[in-house]
Amino acid sequence: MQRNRLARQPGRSEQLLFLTDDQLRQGIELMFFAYRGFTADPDLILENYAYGRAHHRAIHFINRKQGLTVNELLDIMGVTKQSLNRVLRQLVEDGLVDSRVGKQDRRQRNLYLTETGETLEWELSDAQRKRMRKAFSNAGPEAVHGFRTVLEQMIDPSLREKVLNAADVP
Amino acid sequence: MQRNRLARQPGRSEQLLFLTDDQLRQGIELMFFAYRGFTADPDLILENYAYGRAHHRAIHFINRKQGLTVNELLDIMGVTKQSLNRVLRQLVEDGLVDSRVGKQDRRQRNLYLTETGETLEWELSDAQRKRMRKAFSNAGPEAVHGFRTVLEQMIDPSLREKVLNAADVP
DNA sequence: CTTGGAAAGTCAACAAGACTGACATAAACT
DNA sequence: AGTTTATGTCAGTCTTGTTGACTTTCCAAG
Repeated sequence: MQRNRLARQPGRSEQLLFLTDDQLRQGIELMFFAYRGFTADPDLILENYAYGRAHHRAIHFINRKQGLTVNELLDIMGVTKQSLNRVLRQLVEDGLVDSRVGKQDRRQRNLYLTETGETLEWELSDAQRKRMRKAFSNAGPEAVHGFRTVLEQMIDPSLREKVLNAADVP
Repeated sequence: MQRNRLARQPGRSEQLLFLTDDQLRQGIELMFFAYRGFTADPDLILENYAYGRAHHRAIHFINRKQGLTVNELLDIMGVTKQSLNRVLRQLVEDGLVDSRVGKQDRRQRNLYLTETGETLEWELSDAQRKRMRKAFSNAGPEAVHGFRTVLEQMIDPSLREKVLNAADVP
């Protein structure tokens, strides 16, 4: 799936928008409150399993790229290995994640979701997708396009490539 | 756990978008990574003062509506009063926030930023505004409109009114 | 007027999850 | 053989969330 639709439109960026501090402040608050909504549904589900957002994120990214290494996961999640390790250990112990020794490089561990793990992943992402789908539908396609464009711009440039590349994984 | 989160918005939404799970997943990841970018700059500044995001949020909302009560702040921040209180106490001790006994109701405390508090508020919000302004400028005005529309839809309906009303404050 | 309940705020103790730092082990590389 | 890399672990700290218990203040019913 090609994702050139998010590519920056040439010329466009040189428009000198007049943005008042108040408009920007509203944008800031929208980010804050929308993110809260964004995490609210999965958080409720996670409580039933005594897991937190960290578990959710790990499960999400393992699902997106099954077999990724611990280092890759670390890198994309942006936490320390100690912090990730606690979460990962629980998930492996609970039988949601399978950690297999790498075939080429036996130092590495390749991470996979088990069937149970995939079930929880689906439950979590389904809740999140529902809200996202509703918001997208209510807002309309042009708005969705704008949403993507702005958010992409908000991501740290160094991360941006990584994220967009990673999203290409089938 | 009664939640009206699924209540329908009349009118706006009957567009029937085709949204693949993959498109939605991209939206989900954009939220995750953009939020990280969104908080990155203030986080760096906060380190210098040994404060965290909670302090930032408190300062932000006190600045937006000087003189608001602890309860109002509690409500908008969405944490427990005990959690807020710790943060607030530090800010008062450090001379960034002024907590005055309410004139009509002496149980209440009205919160104000001191001059020092306003200085830090500015420093933090300026960093955040810079990133927001850049993202907005690069994305263009239509995109900004879409961004706002989608994010507004993502907020919990119960909160939505509160937030939008609150944004009217001069 | 009194009194009992509710509301606003504070204090204490605990838990999750982030962090740093030090160290261990195994495998790969030079 | 010695070094670097990938991962895991232990210990300790910090921020920020939680619940429970408490004080002060207000208000309204008796």
